[in-house]
Amino acid sequence: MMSPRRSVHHAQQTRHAIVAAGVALASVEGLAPLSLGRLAAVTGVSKSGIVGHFPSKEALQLGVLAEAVRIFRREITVPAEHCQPGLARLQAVAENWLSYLDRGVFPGGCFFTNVTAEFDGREGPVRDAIAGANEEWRGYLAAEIAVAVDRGELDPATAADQLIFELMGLMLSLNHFLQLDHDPRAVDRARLGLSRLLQSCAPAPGATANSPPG
Amino acid sequence: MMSPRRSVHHAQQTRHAIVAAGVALASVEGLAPLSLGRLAAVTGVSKSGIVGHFPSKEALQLGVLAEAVRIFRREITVPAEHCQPGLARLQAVAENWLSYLDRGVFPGGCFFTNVTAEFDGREGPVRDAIAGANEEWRGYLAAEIAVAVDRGELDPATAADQLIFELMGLMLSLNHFLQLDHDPRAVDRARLGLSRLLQSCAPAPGATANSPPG
DNA sequence: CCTACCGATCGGTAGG
DNA sequence: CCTACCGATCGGTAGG
Repeated sequence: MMSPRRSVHHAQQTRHAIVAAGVALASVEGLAPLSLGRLAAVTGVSKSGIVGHFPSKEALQLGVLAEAVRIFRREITVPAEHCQPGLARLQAVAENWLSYLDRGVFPGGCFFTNVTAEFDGREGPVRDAIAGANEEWRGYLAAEIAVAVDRGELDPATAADQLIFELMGLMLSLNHFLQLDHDPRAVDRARLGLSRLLQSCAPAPGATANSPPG
Repeated sequence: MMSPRRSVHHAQQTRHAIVAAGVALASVEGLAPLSLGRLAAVTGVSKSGIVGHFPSKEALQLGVLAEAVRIFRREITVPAEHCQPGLARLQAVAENWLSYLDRGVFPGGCFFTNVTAEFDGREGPVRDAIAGANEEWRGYLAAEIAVAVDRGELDPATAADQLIFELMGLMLSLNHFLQLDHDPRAVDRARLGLSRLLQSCAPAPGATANSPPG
């Protein structure tokens, strides 16, 4: 007897084709101008086929955003999991981030930079989901900074909010210059800024790590 | 006899009302979703009244962008003209920039950050005009940095491209955090980063200015 | 500057 | 998942 497995799998494939096309379109043009019609044309699915997976445009935008989050994690944080938590992992995610922008993982540059600029002046669930993705990312950085301080790899006086603010600035600037000028020297400028920034938070010479005695 | 002055003046007022409304709308939602119909509704002018001033949507976008450039100059560079060229003027434009974002001169944050993110992956005259506005701004910063180096206010080894990259990063980050969190502490973080950045380019103690002998 | 209109596309629904 | 269709809005034109 026929199991429904094949058609379920096929539906999942269709759904993934839709969000993948949506991510590519939205990274270049934004989440707002995403349209059912264009996505239907690009994927070969009918408009009502799209609606079958995403009952509203808003649901589609949220689905596309969730896929972008998956890709970001796959490119940035997952490959850094094998690193020691703290400074080493912080440096790894920073380098992964440079590489992610340099390689053009999303055709329009950093997906989150683009949609944050697009939606930060609006209201609603899409704006909230974008803000949540940003908060998750800052929380990740804050946690690794805290570990690095605790391990004595960063100065105990390190102001995490300030460090995150400046880290974000380097990454936003890299995305800005790469997308506008396509000048690969921007990657080296971001790397240099990053290196100086972390150096400025280095522990005072002779300071000892906050590790258990023994 | 009736001169045409009055109607010409009225037409200029109408034109200004259109671009002013366009700047407000575009700073929040972007230049792409600007529509003749909504602008007509907001200004009370008919759609064909809009078309009379801007024969195409593209012309409207370019007109709105030009008005935003005027406002940016009025807020940032013009008030710094009374400062000594070089480091003093650089610090003045930086402070004006902080204030411009802090005061929310454009309702959606930095107009240029928003439309650059929106159009940097597209092609055409609007993208080119946005890139030109960015180039003009960088050129302004580069010129003041060069003067500051020449006057001995910044270290002769200062890498202007690197300094501009990091300055832009602080401003992009400020816009990002202000728009996303509405947290005024971001302004202090940008100011602190700015101060450290310029300090890192300070001339070595005892170095003399490159001024003519006498 | 206006009204009236054009074909195209929008998000979404009906019915199957 | 499909075709066919809905009212609304898009950029732009005709005619005055």
